[in-house]
Amino acid sequence: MAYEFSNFVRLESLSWLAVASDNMAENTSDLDGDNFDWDTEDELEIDNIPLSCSSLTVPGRLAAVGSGEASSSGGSSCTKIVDHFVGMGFSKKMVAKAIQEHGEENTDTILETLLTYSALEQSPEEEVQQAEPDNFSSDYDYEESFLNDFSDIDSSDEDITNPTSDEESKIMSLVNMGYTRAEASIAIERCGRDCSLAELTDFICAAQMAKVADGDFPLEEKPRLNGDYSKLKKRKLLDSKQRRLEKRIMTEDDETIRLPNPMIGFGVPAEPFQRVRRDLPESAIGPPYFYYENVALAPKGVWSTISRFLYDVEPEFVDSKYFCAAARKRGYVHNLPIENRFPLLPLPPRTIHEAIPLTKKWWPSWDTRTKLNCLQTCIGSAKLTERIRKALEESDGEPSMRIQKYVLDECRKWNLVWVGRNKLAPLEPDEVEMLLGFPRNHTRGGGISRTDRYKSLGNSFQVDTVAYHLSVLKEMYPNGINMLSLFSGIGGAEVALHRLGIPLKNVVSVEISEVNRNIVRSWWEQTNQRGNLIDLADVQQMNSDRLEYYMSKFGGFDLVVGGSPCNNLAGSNRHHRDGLEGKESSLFYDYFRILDLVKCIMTRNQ
DNA sequence: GAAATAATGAGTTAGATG
DNA sequence: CATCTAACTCATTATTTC
Repeated sequence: MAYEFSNFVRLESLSWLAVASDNMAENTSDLDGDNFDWDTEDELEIDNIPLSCSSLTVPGRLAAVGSGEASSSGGSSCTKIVDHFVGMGFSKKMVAKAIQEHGEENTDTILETLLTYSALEQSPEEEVQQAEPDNFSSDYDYEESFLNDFSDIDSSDEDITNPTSDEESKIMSLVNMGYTRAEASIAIERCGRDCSLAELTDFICAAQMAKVADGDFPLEEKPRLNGDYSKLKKRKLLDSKQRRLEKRIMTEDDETIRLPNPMIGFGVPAEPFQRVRRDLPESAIGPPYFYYENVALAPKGVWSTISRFLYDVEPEFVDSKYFCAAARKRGYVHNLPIENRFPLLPLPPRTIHEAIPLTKKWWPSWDTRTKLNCLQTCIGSAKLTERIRKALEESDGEPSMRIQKYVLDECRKWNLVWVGRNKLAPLEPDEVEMLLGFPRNHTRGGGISRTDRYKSLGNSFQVDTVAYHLSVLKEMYPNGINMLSLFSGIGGAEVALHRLGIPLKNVVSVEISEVNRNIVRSWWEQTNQRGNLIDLADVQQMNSDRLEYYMSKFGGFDLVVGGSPCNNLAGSNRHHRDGLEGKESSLFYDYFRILDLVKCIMTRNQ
């Protein structure tokens, strides 16, 4: 836990803490409130509590986001809700019971409960008692229910961290029954590895029937305080597992968030099983909407810290290879609705050959790549491609397996493409622009060097991926949005919104690099934007006074976007991969600080 | 002095193997 | 369950070139 300790020391020294404290002087309840991390044996963890001035909500309460009938209003018709779920194929009796237990307001919770009932009916010998969600809908016994939750969460964690051949045989069985492999693996991920085949098929059928994939894609980390779904998951604690579990708790620090496989987040276009609804902690719900991004493969504990600060919202991990011809594994924490997303058009090329057709002519059959690896900030050297060319020319015809292996390893490491006989080359800057979804020459000109183009592009969003997530804003803000864009870079979020056809009314963009600010400014002017672009340099200079100034001028921000520096998190960094406390990556805390200030001001002015 | 160039592994995870 | 292999990663630094 030395890591967490350094975390604490660093936080103490952060100047924003004083600001945050000033703004929340009246609110000390946070210390035992919904941001508290109970799940640790280490008391130092307490020092790492995100101090949020906007988290005045009652712990453990959830609010539904997205589904219209869940939005509040005690006056909604109970009958309508019953019909709604009966229409999904649940029995009236079951629906009535679920509503009786949870009230009619939170349809997400009701749906979860119904799915659990369905699963439990398939296996009556299970410990229904423990799964009966009798207690956790009330606030007053929140703590008790959470403690009950604890063992359960870890039990599911245990299941998942010990993959067995049992899982594979179940997948095979399901595949033989006509389901796809993806359906099978997701069902197992949803229901737990020791789930019966009947339950698995039931889950898949229910998902198809209701046209609600519902998949929790549980991050296999404890879902913190918003762990409603975990409460509803299988309770199959066997004594032997219990013992192993205890051993595990003693020996391991379970701070890691597990990445989904396949890395499709809550869903990507053209893939089955989109999760169309989720529960957000009440303190996470906007306004404003927020959207945070960083590398998925960060050092251990980073994502759980990020999630904890960002109101315990479960990160959405997505690989952009599902959107374009290059991989880009990223985590996104946001409070946007996730139903009715749509992709940016035209759909970008999805394979290397489609993206860069000229390479097809020279592509050897033994290079089986169809997708590029992550586009980074540096390119392979000419010396390297020359070495490869010489190595290939020594053999006439098909090169030896050893040579093939060497060449392919270098191709993958440096994202090389075939541009001639035995001739490999790194991507051109405009090819990187295209792969990332930016307009041609977006980063060209304006005094930027070629080297810096690679760097700026390598640090950017993949526009199609981000646009897919932001697309839900289009029908919500037909007249446009006001956006606060932190760590804007070359304006990936701005480009995404513009390509979605969402008017940009006022954009406050904060970006430390002057060449990047010039790129965004230049793009803004060339695309005939009618709104205002205000560009600032330093997020650390952003304080409550300045925020209040802009917000009173614009009427608040609808969206706060930011991808804070990854260089201390990224695997490519050989020198200073220091985690979230690294020199640049610790600017994440400024993202949180500023977002929380915006939330404060918006709440106060409401 | 800016820009280009080239060399520089570790950390983590998934899967296979024994 | 221990151990191995394979794969991948929004980068930094020193040096040379212009």
